Amino acid sequence: MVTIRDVAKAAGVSVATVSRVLNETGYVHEDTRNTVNEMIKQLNYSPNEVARSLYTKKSRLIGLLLPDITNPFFPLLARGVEDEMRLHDYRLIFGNTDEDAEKEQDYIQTFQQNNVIGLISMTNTLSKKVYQDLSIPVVFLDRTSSGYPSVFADGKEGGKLAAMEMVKRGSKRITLIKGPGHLQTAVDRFQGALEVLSTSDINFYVMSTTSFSFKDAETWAKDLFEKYPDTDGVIASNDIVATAVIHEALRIGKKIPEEVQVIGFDDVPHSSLLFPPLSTIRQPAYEMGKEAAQLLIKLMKNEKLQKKNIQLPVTFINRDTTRKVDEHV
Amino acid sequence: MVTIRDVAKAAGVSVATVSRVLNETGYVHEDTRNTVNEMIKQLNYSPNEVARSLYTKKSRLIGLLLPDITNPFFPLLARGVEDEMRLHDYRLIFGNTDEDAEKEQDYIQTFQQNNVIGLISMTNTLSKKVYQDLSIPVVFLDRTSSGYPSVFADGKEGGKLAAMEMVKRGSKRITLIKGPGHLQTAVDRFQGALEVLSTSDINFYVMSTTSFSFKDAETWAKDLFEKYPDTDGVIASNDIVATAVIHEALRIGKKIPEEVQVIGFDDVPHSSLLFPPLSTIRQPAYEMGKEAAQLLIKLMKNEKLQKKNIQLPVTFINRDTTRKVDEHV
DNA sequence: TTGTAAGCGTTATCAC
DNA sequence: GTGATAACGCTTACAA
Repeated sequence: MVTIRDVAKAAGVSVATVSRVLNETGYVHEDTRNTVNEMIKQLNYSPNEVARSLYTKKSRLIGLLLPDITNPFFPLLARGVEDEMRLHDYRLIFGNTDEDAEKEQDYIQTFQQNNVIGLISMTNTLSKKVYQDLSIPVVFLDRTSSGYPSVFADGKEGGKLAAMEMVKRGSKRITLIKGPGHLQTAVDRFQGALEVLSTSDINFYVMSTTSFSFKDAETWAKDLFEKYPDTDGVIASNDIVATAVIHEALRIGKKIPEEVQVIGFDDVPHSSLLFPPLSTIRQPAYEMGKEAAQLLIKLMKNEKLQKKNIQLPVTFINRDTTRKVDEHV
Repeated sequence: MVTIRDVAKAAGVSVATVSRVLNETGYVHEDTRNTVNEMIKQLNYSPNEVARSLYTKKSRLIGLLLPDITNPFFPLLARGVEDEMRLHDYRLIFGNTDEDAEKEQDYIQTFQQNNVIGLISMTNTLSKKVYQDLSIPVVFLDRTSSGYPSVFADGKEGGKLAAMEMVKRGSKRITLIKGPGHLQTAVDRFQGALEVLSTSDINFYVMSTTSFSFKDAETWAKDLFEKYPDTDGVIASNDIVATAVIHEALRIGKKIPEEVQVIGFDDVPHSSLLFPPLSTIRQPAYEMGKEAAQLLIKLMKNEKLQKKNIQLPVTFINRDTTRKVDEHV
């Protein structure tokens, strides 16, 4: 391993000088800078981040917490975070928490032990206190925790959009699937849709669910069509659930979108690959990840923020599980 | 921040003693051990990994390199790696390389700078030399690099299986899609299928492709049915490509599986959600991740290995893009 | 403009 | 059994 001493020796200067050119701090004569840089290149030296970190109590590492990388929504967010962080030379340590408080706690401890300088969390099972005790900035992504900076999509507007589009396209007996009550995003989209439906003269049925898992969703979808066989429009809590609904509808011989329309939420990558391709409310996941990274970077630099909470707009993606309508009406 | 000194002071001992109980190295009287542990708990002390790492030149960090976390196959592998690593108290730093040598190099440098103690790579764009210069063990996952330990699925057998199943189910004019030539896994599955087809009395058509991207695959699928309109069976290079084939077939009005059978490769999570649900050759991705982690751990402990290359079996998943057949025949 | 040296929080080698 | 203390590779006062 080549150290700063080796470079110093080779360049005929002291380690302090090498350090100065490395960090561009303090004066150093151009000639010496040149020879030092020359030696750095020649010896293929790159500074030991660990030694650096020990002294400065900082690092270039960011912690990333997410529920499950295997769930297709999160890789998009994670990728956004990573790409933005890479632009600024930060690197990520990540952990899947499975919404399990112990895992979350464990990873947070690791982050601290490694002098991680910032945390982006897509999960918040732990009490707020844990995050308060952290001495590093935290940004919540696709989640909120009161008082903390966060980046999320406009779920309420998304819910409204879904309901409006469904009504506009002629569904009269709508089923509204309510996602897990402990997830603010799920509640928001539910509230938005509820608001629109309850002020319309449409009949609707609310079905409460407790997870986003496909397995569970299959059961609920079955239930749905049994309890409410004449429903002609389903607003699902997300794309996974919507997929299960589509499967069940097709299975029992309902035509989509002629007899039942379906709208999902998220626009995960495979939504367009389904049959029929799923109409959905798109969250700009990759951009959300980038925004969260940018927000965290500002926080780490102690920059003043205009807003601590960034809400990104959602859009209706009109594919084939909703009927066509004359947009000029 | 509470340090080892604070604990030492509180327990009325020296830092050396605290270090000894921490690392369970050397003698320490049971009574003192108890008070030290007591103080550790009371002060909520946890050792600074950075300081540790500086001295020992080790860490508890593992580097994970993958092409793109957004591609549905990789999260499965990554999750397997993570879960196994977590069991052994290792944590992951990860990077998406996009098969880009510069990014790969960058991340590797970061890993070194942070005293990462092992590397699992699902990409190998770089010349072998780069990996040779590393002083840490490397395991390739879903990839191979001659001379390096690796974990991968039995692609050749998979290709054979796909071809055999397709023939058994009555396709007579098969199209075999050959994946990117620079990926050994793609080549293996192609060779396997080729071997079976060429020793059968089936007509077949080989179509060469250069990526696994859905966008590209859409074009190839179109081509396929134009150039070979009477094909009645497609062996795709992976599930993404298979999905594009299904879409195109459906679009031009071919019945699946009655007129065209399709078999994919990988069994990514959404394969079962497609319509029709995709028949495919399943790679045990999660298990592969776990195996890779276990292999790396052995390497890091300098344990002798029975085999450096672990090949996991693949299985045919018979869903609805292939016809039923009497299994007792 | 440059060098000396202290210090970051550990571990491990010696003495005792 | 335990305690001083050097060392890990770096940054940053402070001196020169």
